[in-house]
Amino acid sequence: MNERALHFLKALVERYIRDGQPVGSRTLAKDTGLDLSPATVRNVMADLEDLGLVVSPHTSAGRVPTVAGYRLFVNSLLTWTPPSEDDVASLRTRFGVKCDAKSLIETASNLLSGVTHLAGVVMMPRHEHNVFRQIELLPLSEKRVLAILITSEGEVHNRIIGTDRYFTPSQLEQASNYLNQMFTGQDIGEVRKRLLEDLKRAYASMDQQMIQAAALAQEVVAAAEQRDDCFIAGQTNLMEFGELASMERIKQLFDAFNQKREILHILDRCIAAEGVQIFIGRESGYALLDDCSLVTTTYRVDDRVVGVLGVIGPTRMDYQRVVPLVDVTARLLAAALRQ
Amino acid sequence: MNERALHFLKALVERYIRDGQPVGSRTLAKDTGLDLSPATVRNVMADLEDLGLVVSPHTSAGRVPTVAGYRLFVNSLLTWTPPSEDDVASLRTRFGVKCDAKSLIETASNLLSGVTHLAGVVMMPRHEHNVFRQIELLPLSEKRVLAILITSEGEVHNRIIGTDRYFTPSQLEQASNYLNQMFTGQDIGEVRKRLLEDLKRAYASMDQQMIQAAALAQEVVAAAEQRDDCFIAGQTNLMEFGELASMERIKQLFDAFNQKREILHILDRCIAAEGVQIFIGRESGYALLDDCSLVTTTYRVDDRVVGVLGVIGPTRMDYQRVVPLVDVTARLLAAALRQ
DNA sequence: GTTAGCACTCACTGACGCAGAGTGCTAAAA
DNA sequence: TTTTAGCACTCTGCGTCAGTGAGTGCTAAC
Repeated sequence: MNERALHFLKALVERYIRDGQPVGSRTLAKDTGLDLSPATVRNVMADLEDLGLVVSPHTSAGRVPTVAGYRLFVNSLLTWTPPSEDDVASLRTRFGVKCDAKSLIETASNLLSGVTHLAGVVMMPRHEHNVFRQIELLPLSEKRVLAILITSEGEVHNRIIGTDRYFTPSQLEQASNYLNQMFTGQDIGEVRKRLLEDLKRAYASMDQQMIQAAALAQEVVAAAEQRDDCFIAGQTNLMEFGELASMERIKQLFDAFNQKREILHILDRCIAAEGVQIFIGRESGYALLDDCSLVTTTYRVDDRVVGVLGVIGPTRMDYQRVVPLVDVTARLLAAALRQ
Repeated sequence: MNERALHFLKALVERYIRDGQPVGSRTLAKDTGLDLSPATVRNVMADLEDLGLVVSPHTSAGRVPTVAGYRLFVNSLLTWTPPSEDDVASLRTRFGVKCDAKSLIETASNLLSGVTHLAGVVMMPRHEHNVFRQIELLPLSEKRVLAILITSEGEVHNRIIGTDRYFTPSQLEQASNYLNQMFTGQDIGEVRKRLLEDLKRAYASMDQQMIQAAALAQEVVAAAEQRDDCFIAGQTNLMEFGELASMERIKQLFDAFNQKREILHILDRCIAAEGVQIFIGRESGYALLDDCSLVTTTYRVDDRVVGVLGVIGPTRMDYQRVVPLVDVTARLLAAALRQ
């Protein structure tokens, strides 16, 4: 594999990323600045096509990179440069305000989509040690109780729970005191397990009071434990790209975004990997994202990976710019969460 | 204005709603069952066109209803029938689970979009008397405090607030005790006003402790007061309608949905009106919704209007079916909130 | 008031041709 | 051996053109 051929491939991919049109031999000959004739370029192109790095959509069109072409481009042909000072500065200021995890996640995905003009997606942080801090049970009406659970990370979960019987305020206070005494400082997962055991024991001993208290706590703890959620922003940016622009295609994509399930599944697979990951076209393994690329990276708090964030865009995205931006956003989000 | 002409108009609108194609005299002649020739129908059509109730897109096309045509159809030509038992039953069961206002709102908008195949939108309930019930201030880290406010409606608001100085847990407890004593049972709006006054007075007397406590409370109370929010579901349904199907058009619409501001503004205007409101085409006054219709109604808790809900779809929507569904959804939501 | 007849208009479709872009191949030049 | 010029060829895209079908408006007869 020729040095020059690689140079041509690089020029071709860059050109195609720029204007989205198949690139012909004449254009490419000018682009590279090597002062070669179009005919020569054609020969090289034919080689690249044999190698499966480019294709032409039809006989008399220019060439377009294949997935393998993009892959080679991204792996070996690109030198990553840090994002522009301006971009970093504007990101940094927007992360300035201290607030809760949820808002930070939302900010991050908005920033990602804003700065890349793609769709930004951020997973909620998953704290390995999510610690029970305090529970509060409040009477709301005849048969409804408001349960509030506060974890050590400052997350607040609340649920309204319908009950079979009426609880007096003092009964609820007693119950919450009991729960707080028992569980404060323990891992949420642990708490859930122990609550289930308690519930079993209480059933056995027919301790109505206990049953109810444990059942109430159970519900809100369950809510706190399943923290699988993500934010997606800037979906509409994807409508601007001609290659995705069939209405049907976009609808499927948006429906998937709304469901979130598939997206979460994909992100989940990235959490194990180190550093920035790039899935080009069908590499992601999801038919939905066939002509999309996904750039993700993990973010960490206290040196532990807690989540994934990234962007979704057409395969024809400006990797050179996008990848460093995703990387730096992850760092900034991590810093903001660490506070 | 002829009785028969109205009959024709009705048939025409119904037909157009069904297949979205301009309706010709031949088709209409068959549709009405009056056994008249196409020529006669043409005469009537010409009259309707003079009255501005229908137009033909071009010389040799059939007729399409104008906004005025739809308006007449909706106001005088339609008899509202209750929604099908099946629809109501499926709605009712989905509202069955008791939970907090936010989830109910979300459910409602999902149901609306699901059952009508349009975009569903629901405003958060606005309680006129949103009463301060309890505040909790918890230390989170060096200079961050978690503030939790619970209102009488069982809504929980929490914010993480960055502070200039360190607070000991007991200081925070003292502050929250003070705030609870002062404000429990009072209207949130009132509380906010009084907090501002307190803050002023505290500044005058240089009471640092007070200043900080009031400032903390202030933030979370502010968050609780501005309850302007809404849920929009099923946006992608709108992509299925040919008449809105230019990508650019849809993008604008979706961007507006994401912004929410304009949508909230429109819904706000509906809150004063009684019963179901229908805005056809440009009647809404928003260029964005030019070829969309908006069907809204208010929902009430304890005989007080607290919010608005409805659907957004193309002008060519099945009003006969949609309007009763919006109506019944509002009732069901109200019932679910009342529990 | 209703209808038949007729001329007319307009969108849509498919055929045709043509220009433009780009290719592959071959043979000559470097 | 590599590069280039030349040439035939193949597509797409665009505009033109005629034919068809759907539908209209008008007029005159029923």
